[in-house]
Amino acid sequence: MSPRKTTRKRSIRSPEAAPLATLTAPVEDYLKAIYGIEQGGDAAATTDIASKLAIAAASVSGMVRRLADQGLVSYERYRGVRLTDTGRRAALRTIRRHRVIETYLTQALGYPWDRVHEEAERLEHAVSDELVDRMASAVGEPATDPHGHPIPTRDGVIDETRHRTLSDVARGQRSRVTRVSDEDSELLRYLARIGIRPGVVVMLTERAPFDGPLTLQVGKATCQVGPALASRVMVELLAD
Amino acid sequence: MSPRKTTRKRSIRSPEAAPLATLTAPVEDYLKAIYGIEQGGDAAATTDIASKLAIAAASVSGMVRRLADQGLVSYERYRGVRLTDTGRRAALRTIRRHRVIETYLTQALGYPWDRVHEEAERLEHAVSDELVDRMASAVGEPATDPHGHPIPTRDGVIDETRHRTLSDVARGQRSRVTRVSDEDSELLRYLARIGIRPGVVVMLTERAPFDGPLTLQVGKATCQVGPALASRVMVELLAD
DNA sequence: GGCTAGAGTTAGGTCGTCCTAAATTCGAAG
DNA sequence: CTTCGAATTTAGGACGACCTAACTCTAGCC
Repeated sequence: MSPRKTTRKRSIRSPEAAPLATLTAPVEDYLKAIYGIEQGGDAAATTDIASKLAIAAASVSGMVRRLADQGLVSYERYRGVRLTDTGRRAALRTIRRHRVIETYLTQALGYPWDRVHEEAERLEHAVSDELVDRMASAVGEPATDPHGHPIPTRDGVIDETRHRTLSDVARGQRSRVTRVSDEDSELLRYLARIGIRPGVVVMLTERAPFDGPLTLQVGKATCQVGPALASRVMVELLAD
Repeated sequence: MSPRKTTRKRSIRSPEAAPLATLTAPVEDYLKAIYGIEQGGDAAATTDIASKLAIAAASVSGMVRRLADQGLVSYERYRGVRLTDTGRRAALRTIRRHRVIETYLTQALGYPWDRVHEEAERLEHAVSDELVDRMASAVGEPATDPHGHPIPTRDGVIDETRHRTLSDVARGQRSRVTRVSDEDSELLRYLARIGIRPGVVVMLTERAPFDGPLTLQVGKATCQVGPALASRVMVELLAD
């Protein structure tokens, strides 16, 4: 589970890329959640899915069975869930929608980055592929969303590079922010205030012991951030 | 039921304009349908709602009861349905969403006018008020959608002028197209081809008897259209 | 190797939205 | 004023997505 820095792209092209039936909003949400959890390497556990979706674990058991019936996941009882190729394709389509929408809203409609997630969360289930493509092309086929997350291509290719978080950075190390977690809008407002956003270079000057605050140099300013924040900021290390 | 030409605006402001609870997509669809049918003057009949929504009549009976429980419609058994003030407000909000979305898609994203209806039909249930307002302002607070239908304002005021259709126009009469029916995309493509769109002036030069075809002068071109098409094109008469 | 905490599943229930089939009501025409 | 067809409602069912409560499995520890 340690974040390695291996850039790998993943294609989802299956021999016959079936048109992918229309899925309900809850189904799309489950697939997204499972995709996210599986990125950790292991099969997605029932409780993890439940907590990510803020749903009772019992409900997940039931739904997972339905997902398996539809061929979107494979699972054995008590053993967790994995997306099938079809399931992964569907998940990536939804993720593409979400991220294209977020990008479009900020670039074309002046939405602040802390409020696009919520809106995209609803719209991702309603937009057509054509609309997503038009939005993407209107903002120049972006590779990442406003929070730095990679946008899958039309045919399901996504950059799955794992990134370090600020918590993993050593003292005295310079790094460039690549992504920030997008779900907590209060966090996003705070990050904006202290100048942390994708692309920005930060220098970690101090680390208090016992998981204490980190001292950062962001541009000309200095700030201290707690571990909860640091673990939600992804970076790539820079050579000095 | 004859189309009169009385321009009237209608405000939905009730003494206390309650925030209007979040409604499900089917509920919003029912309210829109009922609003449309009520424009004919009478209470909305079960079968009319059913056919407009392509749903069994029995299902409508059940849903109407639930709408009444929520205070969105009033009805007596066997007597049809009417929107309450709350219901009308909700209907107009959905209609505003739909029409703003249609306008935005054509103006900002280059959608052809025959494909926006479908897309708006899904998006209208997912967009926030903020997004609708941003879209409206991005395309200059339009008063009508691409098909000429009036867009309700934020606070539920809509131009409810009834218009004549082309079928009602007398021979030799000039008129200006105000609206065209937006649900049939094949019709819309055809109308575009023969140059009929809101704002265009047409001259009715000939009427075949027995509900036969009409001969129209559209710009420099002449064309013949059947009564099915004529009844879906709304116009205002012009003084010669 | 057996026990137990916590993860996971099953059982049984609710709600919203739809269905078909059967019964009822309305209104118009004889 | 009765009768008949169309409109409407009721009855009974299905399905998807959730819930709580109760049971079962797994894995790690003594």
